[in-house]
Amino acid sequence: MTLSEENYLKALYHLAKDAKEAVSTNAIAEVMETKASSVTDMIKRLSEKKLVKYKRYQGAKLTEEGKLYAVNVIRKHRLWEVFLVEKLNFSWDEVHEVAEQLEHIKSDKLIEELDVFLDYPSVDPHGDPIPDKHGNIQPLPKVLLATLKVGEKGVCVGVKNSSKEFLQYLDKLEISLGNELTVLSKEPFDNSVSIGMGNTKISVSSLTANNLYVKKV
Amino acid sequence: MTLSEENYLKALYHLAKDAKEAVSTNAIAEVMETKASSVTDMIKRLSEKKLVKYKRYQGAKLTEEGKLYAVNVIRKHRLWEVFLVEKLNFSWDEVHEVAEQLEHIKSDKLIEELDVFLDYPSVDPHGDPIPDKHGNIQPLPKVLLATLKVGEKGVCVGVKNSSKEFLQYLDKLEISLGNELTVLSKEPFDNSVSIGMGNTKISVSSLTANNLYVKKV
DNA sequence: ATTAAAATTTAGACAAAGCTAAAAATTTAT
DNA sequence: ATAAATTTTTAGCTTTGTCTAAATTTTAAT
Ligand SMILES: [Mn+2]
Ligand SMILES: [Mn+2]
Ligand SMILES: [Mn+2]
Ligand SMILES: [Mn+2]
Repeated sequence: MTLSEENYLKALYHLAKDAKEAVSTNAIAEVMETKASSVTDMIKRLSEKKLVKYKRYQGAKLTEEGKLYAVNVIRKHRLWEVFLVEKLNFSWDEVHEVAEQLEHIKSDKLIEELDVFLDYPSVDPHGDPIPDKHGNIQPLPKVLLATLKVGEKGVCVGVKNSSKEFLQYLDKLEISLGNELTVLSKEPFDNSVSIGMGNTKISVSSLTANNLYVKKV
Repeated sequence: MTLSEENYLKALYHLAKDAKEAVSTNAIAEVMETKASSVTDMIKRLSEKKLVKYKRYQGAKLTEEGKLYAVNVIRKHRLWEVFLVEKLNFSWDEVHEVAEQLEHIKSDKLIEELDVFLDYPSVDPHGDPIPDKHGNIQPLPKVLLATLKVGEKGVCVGVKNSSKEFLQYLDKLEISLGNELTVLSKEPFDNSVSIGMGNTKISVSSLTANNLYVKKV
């Protein structure tokens, strides 16, 4: 499997996660930052290899084999992200690009030993679960901050949007995973949320509250 | 720079190390396990990029810029080999293939932090020196076991041939880097060398003695 | 000094992965 | 039910890196 094929499988996986139906050519083209015609070519190749189910004009869908392959790449990506943060002093907004490269290194021993070395982490620096070596993913109970009612408490456990911009903004607000917060009030006008954290009190926009996962406590 | 270009630069560097003259197309083709015609194409591309000096039918030679690039890839290769052995329980005969992949990961921070994490190692698991970030290589004083005279002592510090077969053979003989040995006798008939190591005494072939580096003590 | 052999380069093809422009199918709007 | 708009596919071209076969240059042998 080539690097490019692996990236398409990953994209297919992430796009199909919620939607159960086949994924459209354009949707893939958008996340892959490429042209629809290129997507059609690649989907045909992956279909030849039985990793994707494809009917002309009807979109694409991972087969079980394709899904397993995709999950394995995601496992590598997330383990490397943990390594970069825990061992090499990377911050959570710096790891993604490097992990995008490292996830394509081919060596079973490498990834198993990395898992041992990191002491079997269950989530990556963005709170995303790390699939085990069989491709099983432990889903953690988490909800968006925006869904908490006034008075409820939660611990930050993940981000939905893990763009550099959002992560750096959270850093500026001193919001880190593990922090406990309380919803003090919600503003009906713009859906902003006022939260208490430690002994500070801040207000975050609706957009922010809809991209930060918490675990209710 | 592509992965393939980087591999050619590395090959050029290793081939030109001893020989000061230009490297022949066939010599490159051999180590790259490819055809001479492919080498000609690539050398032209690298020449366009000013990384290689090239005159038709006259072989190729790295420019200063090309040499620096090559040394940097070698630095990455060797640091990753140290990581694999020291942190991930790889043995010295398992690291090369994986390091061949890891050496192409592009991230300055990654390699600098890896160097810090490993505490600035000076040699890789095969005793080869690790260039510093400026491309300087500290040459260690080492000689082939075959050059020691009867009665002389040495510490194993490296291998000239680092093929899996040779490394595994050394493992079987329980010869590791750091071991001290004494030359007990040399057999004129086949140039084999009898050595004492700890409280054992073994005889190694001329070929072996010509591929094991020691530091005289 | 020719000729033969070996090394090197060129020409032409191919696969992967991308692109643009045009054609075809599907979806949406009237 | 047509027509218009959108989506998707096809056709043809490009680049990287490889190959084989043929041509060229260099080196070695008579
Ligand atoms: Mn990531
Ligand atoms: Mn992540
Ligand atoms: Mn190596
Ligand atoms: Mn090595």
